[in-house]
Order: sequence, then C-alpha cells, then structure tokens
Amino acid sequence: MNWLEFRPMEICTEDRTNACTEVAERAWVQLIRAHRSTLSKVERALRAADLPPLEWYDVLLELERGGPLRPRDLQDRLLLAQYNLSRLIDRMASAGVVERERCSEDARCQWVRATPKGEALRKSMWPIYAGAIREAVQSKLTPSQARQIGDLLERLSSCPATCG
Amino acid sequence: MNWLEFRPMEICTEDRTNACTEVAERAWVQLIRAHRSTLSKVERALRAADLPPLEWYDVLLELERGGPLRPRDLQDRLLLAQYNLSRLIDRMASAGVVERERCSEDARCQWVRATPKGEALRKSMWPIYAGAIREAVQSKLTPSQARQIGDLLERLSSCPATCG
DNA sequence: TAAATATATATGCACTTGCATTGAATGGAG
DNA sequence: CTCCATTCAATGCAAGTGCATATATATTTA
Repeated sequence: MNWLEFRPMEICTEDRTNACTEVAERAWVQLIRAHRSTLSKVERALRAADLPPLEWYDVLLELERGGPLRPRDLQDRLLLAQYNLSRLIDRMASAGVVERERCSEDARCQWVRATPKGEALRKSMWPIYAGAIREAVQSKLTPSQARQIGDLLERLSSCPATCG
Repeated sequence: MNWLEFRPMEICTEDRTNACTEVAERAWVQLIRAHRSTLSKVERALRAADLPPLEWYDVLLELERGGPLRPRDLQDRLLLAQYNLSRLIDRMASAGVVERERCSEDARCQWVRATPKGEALRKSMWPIYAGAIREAVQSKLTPSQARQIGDLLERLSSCPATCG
C-alpha cells in the first residue's frame, strides 16, 4: 500500500480491557527500547574498531560450535531471514571468512564453514563485543538480574510448541 | 574498512574470567533473540494488514501524548537516529499524518504534530499492534513475569547518569 | 514414472539505514 | 559586534533489508 494515499476510515476503539495487556505492552515497549539502546552502542563500538557487524560474529560462532552448517540451520539458530542470511554469507564468503561447499546428499543444500581467517576475525571481534556487552548490560544489571532477564527473554523467543 | 581485505593479525584470547560476564552475555544474546523473534512478527502483522511500520505508531503516539514536539524530542524519546527520524518525518508528512511547523523562538527547530488523519491512522493500527503484542508477549509470559521483564529491561535503556 | 508439491537457496527491485557531511541558526567568549 | 563552537535538521551516497519471485532439487502423490 502506498501510504501517501492513506485515508482514515474506521476508527477502532482501543481495547485495553485488563491489566494483563498493560504489563505485556510495557514489556514490549521496554524490549524495543532496550534493544535500540544497547544494540546501537554495540554496533558502533564494532564499527569504531573497524570490525564488521554483529551478525558476522554470530555466524562465525555458530559455525565454530557446530561444524559446517547449512544456511537453513543458521537461519533457525540466528533467527535471520532466509534472503538476508543468503546475502550475509555472500559477503562473508567474499571476505574469505567462510566457505561454501556443495552438499553431496542433497544438491539443494550447501555446507558453510568458517575459515581460519574467519576464526581469527571472530576472536578479534570478541574483546570489542565483550566490552560493549559489559557496558550495555553488566553496568546496568546485577548478576542476579542479568540471569533473571536472560531466563525471561528466552521465553519470548521460544517457539509456541515448547512453551504453550 | 573493506572487509574483502581483512587479514587476521592479532589473536586475542577470550576473557570470560567470571560468571558475572557470562550471565550478562546470556542476557545479551537472549535480548537479541527475543527482539528478532517478536519484532519480525509484529512488523509482518502490520504489513499483512496494509499498515505502515511500527515507528509510525510510536511517533504518532508520542505526538498525541506530548502535543507538538521537535524532532529532537522525538529522537530522545524513541531512541531513533537523527537522520532516520528526519526521513521518517518526511515520509509521514508526505502521507499527511504529521505536519511540520516553523518554530518562532528558534529557527533551527520545528514543531511536528499529528494530523487528524494521523490520529486515525494510529488508532487503526492499534488492534493489529495489540494483537501482535499479545501473541508475542502475553502468550509467553505470565503478567507477573511481564511486569518483571519490563522493570529489568527499563534499566538497560536508562542513561548512565540515572542508574550508576 | 509423470506430475504436483515442498524445500533450499538466490536475486531483482524498491525502500530503509548508516555514515559523513552540509546548511542554517543560536549562544557565548573576547 | 564579530568570531567560533554548538545545536538542529537535511542529504548524497553506499550498503543492508524486505518482498516477491525465480531456480534448482527433492519428495510425495496419483
């Protein structure tokens, strides 16, 4: 839809019938805010250190942990969109930090693995990344609070099947 | 830096000396995951309903709450980058949902206000937005947990001055 | 086995974002 | 009052993102 053409039609009344919705709403707003606030700092720290964006770290870490993975696997683990991941791997392959390899069993698939250069890059990103996390999280929360928030946030990204 | 040219140099050892860092790290990872998981769903729901992105709602809500605001004010409240907000207001003004007005006291500034059309748009977005929040948050957390997570997340986006 | 359906990945295109910079106006120091 | 540093906002350009779709292969169905 072209938003230049928006015309108001139906005025829906707001439905905030119970407190349950209000706390959920507040949690939502704070999630957005916390994310905007912290992520931008971390990304800036990486850029300032002439390092690539966060996703590179995430991909490299998954690949080092899990041996070669298919893009599809990375997609699930990192919650990235298929087309974004495809191009992210393009860029990382161009930079020589990952390699694609044909998958013999299923020609639709491919194996992606980190190169030694990729592992070195990930390691060189870690101090900056860790520092930014310390700044963004550790300086604002006690260890107990951090543990708690980790637990609660995990529920938000869990799939419906497992958490009801 | 051009990442096509990256060459590994210094291999920094990872520094995870204490459990404090580990919980902070986990909180960080879960924050990213929760955000990716929930935001994409909400944005998709809005798109599917032929509605503009989330930021439009946020801007309109702030404007309705706080009377006309300067872009600078919105920037602080919504934690958006200056250049992004500038163009967001461009788009919203083109769509006729906000208006810019010259500020007489300070010619650098401007007042941005929601038009009736803008208010109608915000109201029409709310049911979709609320439904998506219910789906993303309310279905995964008890009210008590939602309240708790709201409190904890708020600390993450608070400025250093106020939270030490 | 042929056809239909499903899965894994890539890509054209329009739009959005980030960085760096610019332009304009204000406020303060000398 | 003039110069300079600061603040508010806009913009050119390169890069990233989302949608829709394309391409290729695998799996299921008839």
